[in-house]
Amino acid sequence: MPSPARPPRGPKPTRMDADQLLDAAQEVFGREGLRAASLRAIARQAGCDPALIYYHFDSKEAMFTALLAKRFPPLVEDLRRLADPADERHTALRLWDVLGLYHRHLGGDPGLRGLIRGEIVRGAEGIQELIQSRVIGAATQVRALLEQGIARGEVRKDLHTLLSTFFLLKLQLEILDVLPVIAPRILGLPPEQAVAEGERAWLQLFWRGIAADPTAPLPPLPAIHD
Amino acid sequence: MPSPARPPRGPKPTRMDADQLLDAAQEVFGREGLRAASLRAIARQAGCDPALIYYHFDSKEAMFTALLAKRFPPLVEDLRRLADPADERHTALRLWDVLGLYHRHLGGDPGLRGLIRGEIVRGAEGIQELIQSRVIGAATQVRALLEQGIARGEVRKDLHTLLSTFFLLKLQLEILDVLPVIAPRILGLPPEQAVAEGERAWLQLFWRGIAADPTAPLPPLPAIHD
DNA sequence: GCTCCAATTCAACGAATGTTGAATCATGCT
DNA sequence: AGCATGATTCAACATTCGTTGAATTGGAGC
Repeated sequence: MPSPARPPRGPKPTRMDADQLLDAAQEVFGREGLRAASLRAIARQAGCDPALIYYHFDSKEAMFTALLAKRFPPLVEDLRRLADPADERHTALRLWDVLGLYHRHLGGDPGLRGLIRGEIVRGAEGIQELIQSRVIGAATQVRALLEQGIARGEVRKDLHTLLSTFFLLKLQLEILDVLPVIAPRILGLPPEQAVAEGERAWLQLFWRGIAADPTAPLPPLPAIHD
Repeated sequence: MPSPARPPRGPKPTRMDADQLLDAAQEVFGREGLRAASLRAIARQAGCDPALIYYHFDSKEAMFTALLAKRFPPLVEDLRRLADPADERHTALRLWDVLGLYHRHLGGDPGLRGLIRGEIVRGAEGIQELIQSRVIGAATQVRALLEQGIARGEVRKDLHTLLSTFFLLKLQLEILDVLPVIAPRILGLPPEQAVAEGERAWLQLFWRGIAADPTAPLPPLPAIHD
């Protein structure tokens, strides 16, 4: 008799490398958070068996750290370029580019930001330190940019650059994360437009708050292209 | 022979009402998040059996909504008092009081903020809408306060009051939530002091960003007492 | 064509979870 | 004193989770 059509056991025609698994993991981690995301859900997203994950990674935690190691360096590298002291443009424009960078790297749907959200505060022991060091590495570049602004006389001298960096980046993450969800309800806008408007309003407020001369007009901000 | 000392089955000498269970739930929800918090952990925190929770509540979700229903109205009521149009004080001072209110209601350890964090974006269907409506109720009061500031000529006329309210409150939540955790590492400060300094710096930046005359000095801000 | 290896799946384990039904006790009312 | 009722616990259920070991197979190299 014909055997009850079992799917084949061995390797599929389309191989699956670690990167594809990481993409699926990012999707699910971003949706559910590290703890709530199940390996079975990740496997379903990737279209494979949960056990395959253990062929490529040691554990769920190892998968998470591998994801960080894959996604953070490009962001930090781009930030480093933006913080190049040779860049003579207006500081406000450079900060606008920082927001755009975060938008492109973390704004995607659903993106890394859902992944670093929450874990930084509530994450397990090792994870927490890991993420913090990554985030701090990124923030350092932005802080340097602010200090260049002070040296150029465009930013007020008495600014607390560390806290201001925290403000700028944290709120940009909130804009990317929360605004698309609540925009239809409180703004009556489609998600993308709400994010664009929020980013503009935020940089305008922030710049006025830190500028050496807050009455000087802000240079025109180009659209954030992603 | 003596029966192997079993703890008694029936009611304990100290009765446990729903409120005590909610306090324990808030502690654990704040620490772990809605999904990761287990009823067994809540019961351990309260010092009772998990099954007792089902005597007082229908389910874990019902417990969560009961917690919201208990903790949000007092916050909104206090905000409503702050937004009283008869309050003639400087708008910056009133906004400072708003931050103080959030500090007192949500800053405690661990407090409600850990509870609304994350669920607003990633929460399950019903939960998400529930929290959003509660949060919007609170934000409406703050927005009214900003609009009074415009009417009094203290706040710039072209301000987007809805987005600005979002900025003010969301960043205050981040200050309460994240700063205590990362302060020892990046600021070299004890948590409480980092929060106090962060709140001051944030209101100064925010006010400068929204003031009709950003060069006018900010009135002195009293300490936030909790 | 044979062999070997890398990639994949299956089936199961132990632990933890939300939830329930029955059992037990303390207390207040009559 | 007796009884009903409300408060509490116990033990178990089905489900899901992370993880593992063995089994299976496609393809590369010879």
